Amino acid sequence: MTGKRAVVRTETTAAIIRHARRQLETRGAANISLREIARDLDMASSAIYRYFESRDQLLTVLIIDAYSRLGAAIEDADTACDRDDLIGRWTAIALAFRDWALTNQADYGLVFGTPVPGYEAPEDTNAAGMRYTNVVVQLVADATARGCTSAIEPPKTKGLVSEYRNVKKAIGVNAPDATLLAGLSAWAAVFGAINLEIFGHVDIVYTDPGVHFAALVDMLGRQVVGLT
Amino acid sequence: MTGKRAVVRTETTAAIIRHARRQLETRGAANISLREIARDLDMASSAIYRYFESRDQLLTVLIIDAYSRLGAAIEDADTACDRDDLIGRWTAIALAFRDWALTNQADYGLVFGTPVPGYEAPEDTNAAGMRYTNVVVQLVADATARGCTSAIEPPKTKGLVSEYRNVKKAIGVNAPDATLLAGLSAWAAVFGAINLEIFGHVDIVYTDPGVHFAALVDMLGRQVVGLT
DNA sequence: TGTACATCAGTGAACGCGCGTTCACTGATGTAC
DNA sequence: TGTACATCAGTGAACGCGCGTTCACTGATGTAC
Repeated sequence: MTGKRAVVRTETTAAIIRHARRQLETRGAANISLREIARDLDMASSAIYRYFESRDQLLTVLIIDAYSRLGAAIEDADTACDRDDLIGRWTAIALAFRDWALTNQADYGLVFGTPVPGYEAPEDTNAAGMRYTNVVVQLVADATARGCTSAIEPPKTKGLVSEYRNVKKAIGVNAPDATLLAGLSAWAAVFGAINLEIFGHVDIVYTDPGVHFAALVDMLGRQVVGLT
Repeated sequence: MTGKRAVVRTETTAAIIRHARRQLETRGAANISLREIARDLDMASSAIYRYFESRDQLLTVLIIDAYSRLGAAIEDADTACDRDDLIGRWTAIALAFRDWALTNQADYGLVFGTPVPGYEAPEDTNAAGMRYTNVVVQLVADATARGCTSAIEPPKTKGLVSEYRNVKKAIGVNAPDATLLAGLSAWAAVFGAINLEIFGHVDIVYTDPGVHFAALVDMLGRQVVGLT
């Protein structure tokens, strides 16, 4: 067991994934070419099928891989902070998200961009996507437990109370509606800002998008979510 | 002039675009097929070249088309409101954006999703993209002129003052930094929330995403940007 | 330690398909006199 | 109003390319006795 054959197998599998990820940038997720990967690896195109049963399955592995690297990055950023330093954790998480997105643009596009037409993501990908989400959810839970309160007041939108009851059940956190709305807004803003930056919609506006982003994150954490 | 030939020409051009847009959904922007369009239109594939000089140029037209339909939708929403009803205008704009995105998912993906690899967007597309942006920018300008002030306070992030000076120059609006940061956050949150919804990242969380979205927009407008 | 057999990575040819783009051409529509 | 010519939409064949996937096969690595 873990003999020579197994070692080579993991190496080759990794090499295929590496080349596939490279192709994300040049060809796009919808056009990853098994034949080109095989060519780059100096093997027959049919040999790929000893490692992945189809192109779609390779895509699935790429997605799960991307999610779990993102998850690890966000977890690491969070774990490096003092548990009680809520604003520090929030900032670290948001900055780590942006960093990851900027240094892994192709992966970011794969998981957060336009869905690949014709590709049906299997269950496993959703599970992998929960990992980074859970870090944020946990932060909201900790903030609530430590008595942080948001200054914002949820509007009396029709059906909001029952909607948020469901949300709390879905994410498994029992926070006040104000905190929930504030947290969801803050996260949407962080995500939106990163998305706009990565996909090139703000090139003309910012000189250094990072400066604005840092201010945005700080403001959201302190003044919207009410972290300390 | 505007003879029979010209009429037929515009009709055929429109038909090509219509079929191309349909293909956005099924094939994705990167894989729009001129041959399939020609087949659907019962013409030789080479005939397409009497209307568009290349596949990329067709893509460009699609992008500009999408931007200008989005721009029109947002302008209409804004124009239907009393000029002094700032919160009403903000709400109308944000809801119109979401509506447009939901009913034109393929177009939304085309302009706001993963960039098409290998496609270099020409200048014209940027200009078309300014149309909806300008509506929001104008709202911020009006809010400033009418004395609306944001309750938030920009953090003392290094370089923020000079960065925002550039931003104000770029968008042509002279608003206080607080308003600018609040407005940019609010817009990022709206955009982020729509993006997450359209690309299917929140299916498990919300029962009715529209209820949360309405609350989000109202809260952002009143309590973050400080509109009245 | 050596032998017999099973496993499995990798091959190369083939199937059947699709694509964007060019080119010389036909024939109908439009224009100028 | 009619004729001669120019314009231009549309054709069909061709070029040169790429793709995912299957299949019968070889030969090296691993395993059981």
